[in-house]
Amino acid sequence: MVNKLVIEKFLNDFSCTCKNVQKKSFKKNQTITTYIQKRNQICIILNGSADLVRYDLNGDKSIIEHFTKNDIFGEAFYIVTTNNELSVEAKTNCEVLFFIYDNIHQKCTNNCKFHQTLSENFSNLILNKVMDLNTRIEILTKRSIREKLRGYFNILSTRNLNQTFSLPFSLTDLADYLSVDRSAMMRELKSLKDEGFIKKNGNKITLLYK
Amino acid sequence: MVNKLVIEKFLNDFSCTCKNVQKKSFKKNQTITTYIQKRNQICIILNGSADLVRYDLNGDKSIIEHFTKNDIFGEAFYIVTTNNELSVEAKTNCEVLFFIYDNIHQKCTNNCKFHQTLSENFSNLILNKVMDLNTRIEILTKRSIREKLRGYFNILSTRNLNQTFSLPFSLTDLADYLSVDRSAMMRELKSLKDEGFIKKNGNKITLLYK
DNA sequence: TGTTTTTTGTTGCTTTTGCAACAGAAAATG
DNA sequence: CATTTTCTGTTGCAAAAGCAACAAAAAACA
Repeated sequence: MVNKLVIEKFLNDFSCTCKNVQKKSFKKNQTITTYIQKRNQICIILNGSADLVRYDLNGDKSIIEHFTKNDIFGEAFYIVTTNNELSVEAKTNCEVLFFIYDNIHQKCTNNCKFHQTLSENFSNLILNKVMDLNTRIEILTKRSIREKLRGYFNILSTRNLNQTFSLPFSLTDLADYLSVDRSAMMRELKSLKDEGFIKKNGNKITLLYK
Repeated sequence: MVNKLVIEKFLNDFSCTCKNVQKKSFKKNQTITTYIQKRNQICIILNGSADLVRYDLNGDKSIIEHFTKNDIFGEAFYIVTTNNELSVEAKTNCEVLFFIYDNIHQKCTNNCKFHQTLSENFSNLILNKVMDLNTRIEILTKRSIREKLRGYFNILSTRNLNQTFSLPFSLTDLADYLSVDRSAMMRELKSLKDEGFIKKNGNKITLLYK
């Protein structure tokens, strides 16, 4: 099992003397980075939260990913096409580490301790990301809104070791995460309640089915 | 940019004397592995192809991922829930490398060269996987079959540096990859043709729009 | 604390998608 | 190379999902 605590501890202790890793602060609604597929850049969010948003040719915006503490992102993970623009926007004030993928496994000239630890933990960081992405795909491949909701609720319930759990974001954002129309999702949520599959109280959900 | 050729070369030269990495052969339709979240296992397919399939509680089967040469997969990438069973089935005869994630970065007692190279290239292998997964999510988040098709065709066209490209799998599998009903997809494909957005000849597609 | 903005909850109507079923073409198999 | 299996292409109909719009509740903000 990948140890999340180890990663968290090491990121908390950030203090890098080399110029290969940089820390920057952002205010709410600022653009953290735009994916341009030139720099092979990778970012780790140390605190706060941010969204990866896509603007398509019509100017329509949609949220692709939501990042919180210790999440890793960046253009290095994307094959950037010309059909839309990807950028990461701060949802709250936040601090972010920036570095270039190709430099990770290179030794710093000043033997920077943090940089070395980053190199050692990098696989773990990405592995966590792969798991998150697989989870998302697992849910997105379900064919109906009902199945998406149930699939996602199952995962949250398993993670929380409890039939009751809180949604990690608003219902509006949930619809976006599941990639469905919000009103249609609300309708389905209502049927799930009416048919006795779930109980809902604010953003707390309880599963009533096996 | 991650160098696919380097990875390919190194996998071609597989010869590991340690018992941490094992190579096994499979016949078409054999089960390569089942995800049970106990071993933290990782696999690399050296040749042939395989599918990651999910059987849900009703026994319905669906294809989650399709693996070909040099793809990496395994239970280490998944949070396994009790609601369905994941297994990888050989689509053709194939050869697969098996190892345990936790052992990758450990030095072999017999200083196995391959094992060392695996460790060095591991980040690259996963990075490629992350890019594939992000591509898939990019497509799955599109709201209509038409947008999914166009999004996917754009990616194939960009990758091929050409308005014309071959589909990497059958139309039946394409519907599965986009996670939509096959007949509905065929209908949409027909309209795209009729409306002059694409040309289709067997499994070759040409984009006629910008 | 009063005001503005965002989120929730709901509905009627339209469009899209899925389902079931079938026939012909193509591919795989023994 | 004859036969079985898979894949393609198509359709009518039913069900699900999207869209637009609005009011009430909650949250953010100044």
